[in-house]
Amino acid sequence: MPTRTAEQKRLAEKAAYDAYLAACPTRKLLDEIAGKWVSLVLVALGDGPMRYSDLSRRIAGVSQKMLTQTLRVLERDGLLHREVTPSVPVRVDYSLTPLGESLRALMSAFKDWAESNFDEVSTARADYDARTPDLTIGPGGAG
Amino acid sequence: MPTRTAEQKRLAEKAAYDAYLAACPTRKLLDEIAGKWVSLVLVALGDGPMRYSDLSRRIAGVSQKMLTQTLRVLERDGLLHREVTPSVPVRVDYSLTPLGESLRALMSAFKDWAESNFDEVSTARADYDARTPDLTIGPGGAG
DNA sequence: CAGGATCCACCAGGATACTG
DNA sequence: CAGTATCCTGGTGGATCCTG
Repeated sequence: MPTRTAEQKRLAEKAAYDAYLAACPTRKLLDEIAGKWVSLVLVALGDGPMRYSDLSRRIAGVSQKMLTQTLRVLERDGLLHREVTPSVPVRVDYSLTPLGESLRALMSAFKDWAESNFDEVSTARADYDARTPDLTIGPGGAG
Repeated sequence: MPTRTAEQKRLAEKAAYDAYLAACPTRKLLDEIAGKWVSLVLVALGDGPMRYSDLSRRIAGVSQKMLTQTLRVLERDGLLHREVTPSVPVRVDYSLTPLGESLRALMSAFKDWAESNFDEVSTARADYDARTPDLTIGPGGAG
């Protein structure tokens, strides 16, 4: 089956590309900060060290799982420091490392771009939506 | 039930936070570029205009759905321009708009950071993994 | 050639309950 | 207080078929 082989070849190429993506530092960073909470933790910690519960309140709608997971990942990547104080009720403080601070700074540049070009994008969207027929608008009945 | 009310209050706060996130330009941009293919399309188009099939080959492991979807979103946001040539086999060329180019430049800064700090992150990870007991290592069994 | 429509797998993310 | 463990859902990303 030559056609089958061609399919296999395509899949192999894809797998190779996927591996390439997985190895790409930029992609890894992208995947990392893509999480809903990463940026929030970063900026929150930008104000200085915070305890777990402080972060939890500051960030509001975050579950323990997500907050903990986010903190773990960032800690593992050396972006933030975790300091445990073995008090009676255990106390844990989180703070940005220089590396984490540099990422936070990068996010600022990012934020700056987003805010600067926000209405340009909005305008483009409105324009695009105006040009598009009536997709997704569906005025008609129950169907 | 006061406790129930407290729960409701928490959820309300969370919803508000979620709305805040949805409205945040930075988050929108983040969600936008977080996709696996956005950055690739951007850099590919950085070399100049390309046809749909060119992009498809260049990016390799991308499905039509994902490529089309990515292109649509970027077009809608005014990041790239779509030009249709009503030939016999329809020809469609994509190119970066100035806005798209600026985003691509931003991604470069991003990439620069990632590559510059890649081994620092790697080191941190290795160090972290070395400190962690034997979670996920699971020596036993066929797993 | 370029893309629409559809069905499906996977996993990020979240709710909940429990622990030290 | 600061997590851990588990179950569940929704949306993203993908395979496949079909069209103009």
